[in-house]
Amino acid sequence: MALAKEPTPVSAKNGADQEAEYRAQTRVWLRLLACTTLIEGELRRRFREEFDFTMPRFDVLAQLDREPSGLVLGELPKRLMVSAGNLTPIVDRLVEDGYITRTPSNLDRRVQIVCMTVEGRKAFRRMAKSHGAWLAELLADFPADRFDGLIGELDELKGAVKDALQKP
Amino acid sequence: MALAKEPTPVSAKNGADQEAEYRAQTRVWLRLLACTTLIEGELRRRFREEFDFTMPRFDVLAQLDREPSGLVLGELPKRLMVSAGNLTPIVDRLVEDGYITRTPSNLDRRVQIVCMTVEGRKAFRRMAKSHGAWLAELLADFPADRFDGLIGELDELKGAVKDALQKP
DNA sequence: CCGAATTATTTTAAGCATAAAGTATTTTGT
DNA sequence: ACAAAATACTTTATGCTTAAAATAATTCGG
Repeated sequence: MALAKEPTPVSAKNGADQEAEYRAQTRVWLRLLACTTLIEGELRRRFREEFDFTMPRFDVLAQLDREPSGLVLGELPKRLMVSAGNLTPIVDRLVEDGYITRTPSNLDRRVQIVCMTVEGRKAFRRMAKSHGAWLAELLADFPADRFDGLIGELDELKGAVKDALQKP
Repeated sequence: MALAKEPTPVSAKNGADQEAEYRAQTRVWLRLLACTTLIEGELRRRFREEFDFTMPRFDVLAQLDREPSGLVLGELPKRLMVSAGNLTPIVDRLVEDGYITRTPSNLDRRVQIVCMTVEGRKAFRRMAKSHGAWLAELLADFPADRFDGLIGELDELKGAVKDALQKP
């Protein structure tokens, strides 16, 4: 098996190694998906039962909570990693329900500013508190001294995936 | 309603420690969600572009691929961690498109058996191959020697969450 | 054996998600 | 100045997702 001088990592691997790596990658993905699905499903269920609210709505409020003077509407799809069209009806309903306001900008009439209302802020804080407690409950059995390590791994994974998406 | 005697670990912690743990838990959750969203979005896009197919449909085929003699329909929602009602239209379309068959059981007329067709199996293998390659591409920048460690952490996390969900 | 509970599956209503096309509005190039 | 490109957002079509109610078949208890 003559090895190239400047082998790309993948092509340098023999069949068995690459097979093993494929399996490991698939396993990582399936575990990741399983953990997320499990936690997300439970959080969604509790949001619904306790507050008659949804996670996407909560996510919007969470973004606005950090912006006392509001946000340009177009920032939301970027930060939440969802499509713009998706957000329209969600924002519509949050406005209807009095959690946020949507006001057209005077400088550029295409742009709208969304901003949390006082009631919205109050409701958000109440829900955020429960959200934190639910998460603590769900993750209670995971050893606390390994959180930082896991966070580091996930950060690196996220960076690796983002890099891979950048390339083409 | 007297509960357990032993102090819960949480109540034993002082405020600052608990705050720190809350933050770490939230960070884990947000990273987990970000990684999954990133990968899932890209996989979905490619399934759509390359095969005009969706991940839920692929997931059904993946389950059936491992069952040469088919599966009781009711097994699918359990294995895929989705609701039964969700599966009905997905299975409907897979049958329509000739990937799988759905045949009522003779012993219990409530039950149906779903089974992949020859063409379904062929299509699945073609897509599964691409799926593996896409995953390899997306995860290529993550150091291969740390996959096993990450898999272990995620397995433990999944177990911890499952245990927490069992309790109530 | 027969009514009541259970089980398997489907239907319905509401909401989330995307891609692609559409509507304004502003900016840019000449 | 003005047509064309770009930007911000909405609309539409399609599909996934759940919870809850409905349907149908089986099992169970008396």
